Amino acid sequence: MAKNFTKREENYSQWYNDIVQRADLAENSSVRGCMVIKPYGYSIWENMRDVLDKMFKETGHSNAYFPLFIPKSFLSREAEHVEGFAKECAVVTHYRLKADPETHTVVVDPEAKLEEELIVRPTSETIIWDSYKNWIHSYRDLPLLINQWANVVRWEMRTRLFLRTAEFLWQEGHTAHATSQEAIEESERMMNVYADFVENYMAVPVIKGVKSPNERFAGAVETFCIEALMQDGKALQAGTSHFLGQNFAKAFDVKFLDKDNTLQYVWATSWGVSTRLIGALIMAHSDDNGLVLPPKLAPIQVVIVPIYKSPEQLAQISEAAGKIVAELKEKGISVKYDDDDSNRPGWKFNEYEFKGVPVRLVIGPRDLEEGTVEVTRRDTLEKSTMQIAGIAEKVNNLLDAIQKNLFTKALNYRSEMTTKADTWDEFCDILDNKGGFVLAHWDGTTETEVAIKEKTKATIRAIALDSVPEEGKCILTGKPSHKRVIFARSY
RNA sequence: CGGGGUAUAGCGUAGUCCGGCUAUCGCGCCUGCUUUGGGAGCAGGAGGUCGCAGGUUCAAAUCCUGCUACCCCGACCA
Repeated sequence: MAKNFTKREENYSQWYNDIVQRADLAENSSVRGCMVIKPYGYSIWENMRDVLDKMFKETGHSNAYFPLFIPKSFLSREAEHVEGFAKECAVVTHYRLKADPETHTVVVDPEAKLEEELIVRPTSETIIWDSYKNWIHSYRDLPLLINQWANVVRWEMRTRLFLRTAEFLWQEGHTAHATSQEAIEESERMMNVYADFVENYMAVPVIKGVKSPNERFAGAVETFCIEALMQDGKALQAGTSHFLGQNFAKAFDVKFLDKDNTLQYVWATSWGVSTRLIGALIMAHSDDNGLVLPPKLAPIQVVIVPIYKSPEQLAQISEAAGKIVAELKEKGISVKYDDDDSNRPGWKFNEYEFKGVPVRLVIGPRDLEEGTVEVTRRDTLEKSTMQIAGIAEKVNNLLDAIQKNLFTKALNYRSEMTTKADTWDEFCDILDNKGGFVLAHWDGTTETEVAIKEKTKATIRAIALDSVPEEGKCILTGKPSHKRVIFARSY
């Protein structure tokens, strides 16, 4: 069916790249490691952004915007933070170019050197907390609940479209609270918002948990995370929400007077998801025929393809299609009628399958006579014939069914790919031959976690919030452990 | 940064070892006609500083030297 398309089992990485390319989502740019997000890919991001933005606002947050550049000195205010990001920062050293008459090119003007270098933000904690210092004086100023939609730059050595790029789009929430308790609740709330979004809109099941100390965000006291499992058995961190304690408040000297007139440092959180979610979306559902999109995020939910032999016939079909388009739009369904004559129907069928459009309607002369339409769902590729009467209701139900089916399929897959391991050999065997999440006991030390990573490339993806206490022995050291944690190889 | 590799039309490529005629083929693109229920067919056409700079030679995509860019494996990836 799909020509020249790599199958998942042949080469999973190549399959992923093929999908990104053939679905016209993004491409590599002239700047190493930076991608161009093309209109179709960007419209998926817009849909994600719109849903998340609404969720953030419903939980009391407001949007703001902070500078792209951060004075170099800010990075070093919080020791662990600079340690975490220093090795991947882009640095601005000059502010002017000049023409070089000899080479007819532009060169950096050596006289335009900045007093203090500027860092292109890898994340905005520092520049934001520098502002918060001026915004927060009293307990009445708290909580401060801000989000920003922005781009950030992390100079990654190896990049992959959407999954890891040198520049990416994301949102970062930064909140300030009067008490530790409140800040922890905020971190958990936002982790839950993320889980809600990823499960109910992206149709990707996630594990909610906390990171081990070793995997924590640089400068965080606790990192809450949602972890998803991809079709090749590797884990993907889909979103994180950090409880930052008073670390940044102390680094940027952000204090407030409480009701008892006592000066206190504020408590902080930060949380973010990025265009990496598009990578997760692709890998979670797509198949050997191309992209598969959950209806709730698909830029085009329904495509209608006419089949005709003459202009007169096309006119008749277009009239019937026009009515269907109007009915579907009435229900808030995004629909495209593709009567472009330069491509034949077969070409269009393949094209929209690559692009993951959830439902395809086909109307030809036969349907015109019988008042029917051929309906094909992208997730199962099942075809059926439906009466045009009441089509909007039926399509709407079908979109719901597809959304549910994608989630169920992904959830079943994750269940099959979640395995308990009680011995080291078992643990290694699962990682090498099966993949997926491995539930195993761990003695709780960073040394052991690092040793396991070195031996197997597997890391602790999460300590699940719903994990049940269970006595056991650490998979590597045999020391006592009170619950299982989730190991996996990851992106 | 260490190891390996590649550079020829928008994309993918042949030719390079062993120098020689108008640089090969496919996809895509343009024009026309016929087509249209699963990636159409035919005919015609456009498109190249063979990565850059220098050298050897009657002659360089091909040989030599230098440079640049990119890819893969490692290192790195809170």
